[in-house]
Amino acid sequence: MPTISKENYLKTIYQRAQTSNEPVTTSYVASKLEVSNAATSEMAKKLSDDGLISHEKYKGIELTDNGREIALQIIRRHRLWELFLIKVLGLSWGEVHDEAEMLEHSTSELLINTIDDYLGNPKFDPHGSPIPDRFGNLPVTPAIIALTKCRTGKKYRIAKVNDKSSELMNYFSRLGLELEKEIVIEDRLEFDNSITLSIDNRIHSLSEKICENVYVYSN
Amino acid sequence: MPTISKENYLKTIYQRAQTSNEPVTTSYVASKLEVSNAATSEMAKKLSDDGLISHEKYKGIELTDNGREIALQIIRRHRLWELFLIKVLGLSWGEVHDEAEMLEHSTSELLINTIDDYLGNPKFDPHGSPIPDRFGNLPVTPAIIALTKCRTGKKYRIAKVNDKSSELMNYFSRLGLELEKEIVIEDRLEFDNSITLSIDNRIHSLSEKICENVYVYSN
DNA sequence: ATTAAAAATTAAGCAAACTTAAATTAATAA
DNA sequence: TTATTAATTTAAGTTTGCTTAATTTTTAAT
Repeated sequence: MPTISKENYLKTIYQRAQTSNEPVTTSYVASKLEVSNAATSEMAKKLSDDGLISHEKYKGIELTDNGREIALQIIRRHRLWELFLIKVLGLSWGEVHDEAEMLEHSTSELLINTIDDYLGNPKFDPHGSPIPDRFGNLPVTPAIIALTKCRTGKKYRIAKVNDKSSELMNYFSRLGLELEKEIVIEDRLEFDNSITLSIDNRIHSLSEKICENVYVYSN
Repeated sequence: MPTISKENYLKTIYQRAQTSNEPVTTSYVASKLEVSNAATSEMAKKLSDDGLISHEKYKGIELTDNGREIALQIIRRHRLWELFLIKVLGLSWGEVHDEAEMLEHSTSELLINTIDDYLGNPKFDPHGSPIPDRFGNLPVTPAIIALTKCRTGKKYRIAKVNDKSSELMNYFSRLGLELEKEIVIEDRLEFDNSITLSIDNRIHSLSEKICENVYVYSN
């Protein structure tokens, strides 16, 4: 079993590879984990020796099958814990990320499978992200688009949010912005790319940066 | 916040002080944590610098108020997790110790208090050990005695077991030996200090070593 | 009281995971 | 094409927590 630190590197590499076409650079990983480039470079060599990534010097990083498997196990633990903390223990959208970030490294396969069963083998976490099953398989995900890509006047349903900070999650909660909630795009300002939308018949204006982190089903 | 390693030293020191009159020695802590005496000696200096223990060289170790507070917090987490895993997630007596051993270091105060409330603020864990409340206060505990001190022919109720190994816990489960279960001391062999007792009208013989780890209410 | 044995500490060294600073490689712009 | 800049890696050093071996202190026995 890898160390907690190695698990975090693998998770970061996996998630970057999933959400970007560009190669995963050491500097990206370094900034995400808030460590120096030097630390990442060093760790890349170790993970490469462990057979968990492939890394040609001065080129991008790629996960091996083994590395991806471990990353998916950690992500599985994270997302199941988030759902469990909300559904069973009643924690809020804003509280679960940091808790799951710790628990994901201290959870045996027995325990996470028990939690999975307890929850009825859910396919998505509280932010709309897919949960890998015990074999590392991801569920089929519906097509989604960021709010920034939505058309004015149309109605959508919230499919996913990026849980970047508890502050943002709490803000969403205050807005009433939740998964599966219907929204209508009312207007969009060319000036700053902000979007005006209605949730529960109330009008809100969201900045471009926020809209990039909210996704709706693209029907 | 101390490191996981420091938390484990503090917990071990606390538990030794609770269950023995002799001073807590470095060699005891070392053997319990399965590290060298040298490592323990070194750690003792660090914990002393942190103000968590007091330690005169070549003498025993004592927790300071701060050190005891942290130890009790870890023990609280451990025991609440054990109860939660059994009561809510259905894990077995033998499975919970190792899980709790990991989770206790990855659980925020918010989360453990939530779990505490979810369980109805229980006073004892699944092995009969007292659970410190959120302020570090231990509940009043009934008087108990080890099986080794019981009188032949008498009836008792199981109050507590030491959860030393999952193997032992699984053995207890097979015997039907559970908290609050009534037992009768049938006989005792001078030869090896083993004890014969009946549980659910079935007769079992337990070695002295096992009997030292089972406690009953001493009425 | 002295000495042998046991316990505890110190010394020296290692691995993991980080740091800053220096050196190298790759990318880009004149 | 070459020079500059940016990205990456290597080098040297730190902290934490461990190891074994050597030393010191305490305890116990003669």
